[in-house]
Amino acid sequence: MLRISKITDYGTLIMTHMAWQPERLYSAAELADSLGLGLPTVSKVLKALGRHQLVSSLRGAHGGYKLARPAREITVADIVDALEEQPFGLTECSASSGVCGLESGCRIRVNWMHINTVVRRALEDVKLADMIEPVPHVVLGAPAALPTVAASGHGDHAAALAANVHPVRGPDSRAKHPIS
Amino acid sequence: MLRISKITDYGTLIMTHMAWQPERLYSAAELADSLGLGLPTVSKVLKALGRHQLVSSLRGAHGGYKLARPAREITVADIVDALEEQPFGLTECSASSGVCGLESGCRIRVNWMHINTVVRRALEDVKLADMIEPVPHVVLGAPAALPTVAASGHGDHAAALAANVHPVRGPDSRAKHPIS
DNA sequence: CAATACAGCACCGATTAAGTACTATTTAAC
DNA sequence: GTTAAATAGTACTTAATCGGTGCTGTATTG
Repeated sequence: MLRISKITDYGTLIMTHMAWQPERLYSAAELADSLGLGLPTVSKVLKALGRHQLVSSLRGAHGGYKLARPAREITVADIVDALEEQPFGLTECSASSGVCGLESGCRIRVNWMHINTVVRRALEDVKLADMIEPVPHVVLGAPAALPTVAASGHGDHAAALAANVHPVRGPDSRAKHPIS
Repeated sequence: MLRISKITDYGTLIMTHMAWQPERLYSAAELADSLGLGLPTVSKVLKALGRHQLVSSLRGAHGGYKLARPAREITVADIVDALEEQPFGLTECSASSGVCGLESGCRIRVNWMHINTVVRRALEDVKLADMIEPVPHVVLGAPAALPTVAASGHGDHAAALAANVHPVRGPDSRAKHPIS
């Protein structure tokens, strides 16, 4: 369903937060606190980001994390790559049987790869710096409103803020971020 | 992980198959047989497609399904919409706490919506007809090769074909079609 | 040497998707 | 008119994956 995982969402959140003061050292605990996320979760994300050289870490007392590169040179695609273990690969036509060999020579795959490429490009076009200073609409393909794209979510943020200070771990904690 | 669900994958398969002879009536059993999928699964997909007016159905003996519209007028986005119950909506910044109100006014969301829009466009640009007659590269944004996009899958199709005639329901039947 | 903070690993719980089964309804053929 | 074929709908079961947590180890500072 083309959804984005929570972890990746957290990743963009954390990275964006750090991009405000790129030279500062943020400890995992501090980030967890400012963002209202669980410390273990934040740790996990930061570790993954560190393994992919998106953040650099300093161990020991007064250690912490900071961006490894300027925010201009980090793309959303980088974050996705770091946080999703499954490699960026397109759908096989279908796992099951031999349509490919039978009739179409699997042009379906070719088309899925094109779609995939476009998605990838979209992810690469948005830099972390754009997350702070909003992107001019021109950067991305579609400028104005698209028909069936829902305004989506965010209506309950105020409520969430009022209700609890720490991670919402209730029955409502499922991912509500589908892309499709 | 921005992956596409199996059901949607099946949907494109089935629709593409039917697009070869748009006027013919295909029974669910026949489609299941030719595509090597389980009959219940194919049924499920076709019913969903029917509910969204992508295929029209004829009940009773000698009934079956056919495309409800010309292949030119059916997009991949249509299929995705029909087969994914979760509405096309973008990620909230993060489900947990109040970053939005705190510092960024949630520009992150704006950017995710842009990305979402681009993805949506990519899906709308590919018509079912393109799946048979391959799309000219120009139609989609990125013409040539993109760096980190893996060639992905399809290597085991021959093996799958040789090994079994019916749905691969083994331990290997998990989705291998991540987009990311 | 003690306290702080990252690194890596392994585990557990819960949500969700995938597939299946059963029953009802409709239409064609005999 | 009855039977057979085929779709329509619903509910259920199972399995895989994600999200989250805890523990142990290592490095650095004071």
